[in-house]
Amino acid sequence: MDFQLSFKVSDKIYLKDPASSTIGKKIVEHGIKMIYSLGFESFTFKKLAQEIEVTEATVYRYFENKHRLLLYILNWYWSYLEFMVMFKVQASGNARERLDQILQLLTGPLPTLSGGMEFNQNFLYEIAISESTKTFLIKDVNEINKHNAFKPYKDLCNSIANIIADVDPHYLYAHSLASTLVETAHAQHYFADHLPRLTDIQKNQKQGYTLAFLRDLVSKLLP
Amino acid sequence: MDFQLSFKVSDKIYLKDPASSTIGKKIVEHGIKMIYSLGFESFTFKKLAQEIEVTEATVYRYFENKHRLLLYILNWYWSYLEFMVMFKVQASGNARERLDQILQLLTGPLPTLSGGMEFNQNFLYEIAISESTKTFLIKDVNEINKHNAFKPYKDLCNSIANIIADVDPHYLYAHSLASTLVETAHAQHYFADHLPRLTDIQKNQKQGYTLAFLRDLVSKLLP
DNA sequence: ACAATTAAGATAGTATTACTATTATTTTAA
DNA sequence: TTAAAATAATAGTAATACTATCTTAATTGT
Repeated sequence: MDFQLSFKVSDKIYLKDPASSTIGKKIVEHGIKMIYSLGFESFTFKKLAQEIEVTEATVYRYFENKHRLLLYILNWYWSYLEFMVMFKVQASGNARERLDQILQLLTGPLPTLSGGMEFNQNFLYEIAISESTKTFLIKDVNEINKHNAFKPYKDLCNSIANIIADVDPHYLYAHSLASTLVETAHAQHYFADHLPRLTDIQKNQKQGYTLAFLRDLVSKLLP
Repeated sequence: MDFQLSFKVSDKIYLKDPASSTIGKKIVEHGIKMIYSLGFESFTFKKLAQEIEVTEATVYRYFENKHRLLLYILNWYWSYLEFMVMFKVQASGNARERLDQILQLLTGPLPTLSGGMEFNQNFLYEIAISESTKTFLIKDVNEINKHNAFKPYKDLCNSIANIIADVDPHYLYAHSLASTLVETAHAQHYFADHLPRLTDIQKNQKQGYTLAFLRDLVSKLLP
C-alpha cells in the first residue's frame, strides 16, 4: 500500500498552496528544518531561499511572511495529531484507555506513519514545543482567528474534550482541560530540558516524566 | 507611611540599572505601556525613544535589546507576585486557604499596593499573559538562564510548590503543578479572551472562570 | 570650587530584515 | 503549439537593530 498523508489547511494562511508544487513542498520541508535549527526569531525567508536555491521573491509568493509559514506548519502538526488521536482512539477499548493513548501522543515522540511522511517528525514535535504558542500570542490574533487559522488546534482540543467527557460526563471543564493538557505537555517537556527547577525531575528520569505527571493529573481529575 | 516597593533583578539583564535614574525608570514604565499597546513584536526601541524623548542610543545604554527589557519587566512581575504570595500567605490560616489565595493572585487582576506602585498593574498583568513565555521560548535560553535571568520565576514557582507540599506532602509533582498553575492561569485567561472554543466558557461567565477551573483542579489533585 | 567622571545628546552610519516591483525566461497545461 | 503561469534575475525601499564618535551637560569626589 502506497499513500501520502496530507491535510487541508485554511487557504487564507498561504498565498499559493505549497502542497501544489515541488518548490512549495521544499519551502515547508526546509522551513521546518530551519525553524527547528535556528529558532523562529532568527529564521528568515532570505536564509530559506538560499538553502533551497530559489529567489526570496519565490518564497514570498507562497507565504505573506514567516509567521504564516509557522502557522501552516503548526496547522499541519495539529491536524496530524488529531488524525493520530482518531486513529488510536478507534483502536482502543474504553474511554480511559483512549485518554491514556492521547497523553502518550501529546508527550511525544510523534509516531511516524509507514508509507513515508513528508516532514521530519522530530523537528515538527520540537517546533510544536518551542514555537507553537507564538502562532497565537500576537496582537492580531482576533483578525487571524477569523480566517479559521486555528481550526485544527480547536478541532484537536475538541476531540480530546469529547474523550474527556466520555470518561467523566459530569466534569465541567473538558475543553479547558484538553487545551491545558496540550499546552502543559509542551511546557513541561520544555522545562525539563531547559529550566528543570520548574519541574520535579530527577537525574536520569527525564524519559517519561511529563507523561507520568499528566497521567497522575488526569487520574485524579477524572476519577 | 511612605514607601516604594522595588526588587533586585539580576544585573546581567541590564547594561545600566534602570532603577538608578529618571530616564531608566521612564524606559521601563513606558516600555510596559508600549509593549502592552503594540505587542512585543511591533514594539521597538526607536518608538520607545521617541515617546520618552531621548535618543535611541540612550535606550541602548540601559538594555542590550528589547528582549532584555521584556525579561526585566517580567522579572519585576514575578518578583512582585512572589512578594504578594508571601504577603497573603502569612496572613492566611491553613495551607489550603493559602493555596486558594495564590490561585486568586494568579488569575488576576494584580492587587495594587497603597503607597504607589511604579508601574501600571493592569498593563503588567496583560503583558504577563501575552508575552511572558517569549522570555524563555528562545534559542539561547540556556545561555540566558546561566545568568540567573529566570530566578524570580523559579523562586515564585518554588514558593507555590512549598505551599502545595504543605497541603499534601505526598504529592509527587509540586513544582510541575506550580509552574502548570502559573502557565495555565495565563493561557486560559488568554483563550477566554481570544479563542474561547479552547475553554468551556459561557456567555457572561468570563469573570472568575479561570479561577473556578483552577480551584476545581487543585481540589481534586490535592484532596 | 574645581577637576574628573559619567550620562546624555546629536549625529552618522552599517548590516540585516522584510518586504515590493519589474522584466525576462522557463515550465506546464489546454 | 500556443497561452498562461511560475520562476529567475535583478533592483530597490523602508524599517529594524544595532554601533560609533564626538560634544555637551550634569554629578561627584576631594
